Amino acid sequence: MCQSIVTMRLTRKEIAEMIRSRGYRATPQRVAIYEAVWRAGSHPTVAEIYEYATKSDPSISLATVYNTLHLLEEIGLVQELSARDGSARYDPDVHFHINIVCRSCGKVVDYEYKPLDKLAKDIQEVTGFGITVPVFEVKGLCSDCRAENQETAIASVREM
Amino acid sequence: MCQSIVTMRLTRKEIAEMIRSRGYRATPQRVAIYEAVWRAGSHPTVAEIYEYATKSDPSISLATVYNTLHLLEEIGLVQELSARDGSARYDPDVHFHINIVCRSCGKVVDYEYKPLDKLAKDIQEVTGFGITVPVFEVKGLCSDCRAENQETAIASVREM
DNA sequence: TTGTGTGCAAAACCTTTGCAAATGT
DNA sequence: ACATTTGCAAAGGTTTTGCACACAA
Repeated sequence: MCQSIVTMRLTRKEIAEMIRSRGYRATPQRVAIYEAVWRAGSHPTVAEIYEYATKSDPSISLATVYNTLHLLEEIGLVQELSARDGSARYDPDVHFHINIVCRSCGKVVDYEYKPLDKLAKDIQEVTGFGITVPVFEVKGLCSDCRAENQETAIASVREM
Repeated sequence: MCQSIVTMRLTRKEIAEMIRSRGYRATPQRVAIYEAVWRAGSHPTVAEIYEYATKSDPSISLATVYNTLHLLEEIGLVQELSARDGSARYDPDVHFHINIVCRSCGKVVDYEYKPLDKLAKDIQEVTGFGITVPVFEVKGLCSDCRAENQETAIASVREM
């Protein structure tokens, strides 16, 4: 089976080429930050990306991390997730999928849902919105946090 | 056809009762802020809610708006949207639907999608996430902003 | 060589917090 | 009456900005 280029990890050379082809300069910082989005854990926060990127080059500044993440989003290499708590999270997986975000601990898991292609097409027809961003998001409570909330609820009842 | 209680606008009395039934005090500020979420435009920002609420009671503070919005979300009367730009937006429509967010101008439109109920159930089975929050979100570009971007793109080409 | 990109520090912005005074029940 | 809630102002955290220097093309 064949994956689209945007769903697989790119080499440094490919990353650099992709950046140049859009008219931007392929600096080592930009390549390092793109790699950090892949490697700094699953759906890493800006802080995590910054921490990881500075491991390979301690001189990289936080401002450059922000600049570069915006650039990478602009050229379609990463996607900013929308959860509002704390620092932004980025997803280097830019094929159509659903991100399920725990509204208690912030954990994000991916969910495959085939009809997303057709849904995006229908949305465009009905609303005129072009779904340029292939990531859908839903908030919920992960099983860990649900267990915890259950305990808290019981504790509250006991207090009364 | 019958709407569920959470999809229709509640009276002041019903709002107050809902708040009290959850063990909280039904202050005039809370009622005014809930009304402001309905009336301050579609999917209003905190700033818009604050502005609208202070029209009916100029003494309401921004801190109270934040406190109250969190409370209203907690008891299921409103839903915080996730777009990260600027101040948070709130949706008083808490039945299952998709919010389509323009990533250029921030406009939000609602989209009905029947399979969301089953999708939420499937997600829970597969991932263990309880989808407590009935709002799904997708980012895209609204038709206005697409037209504008088109112009910008053409302008850029012309500049070269 | 030249204009783009970087790093630094300060500013801007949104949200939360602490506390005394006010108020709903 | 009394715990909860409010308003104010200050603090906190994240992101953006301005500018001199560095560097990719």
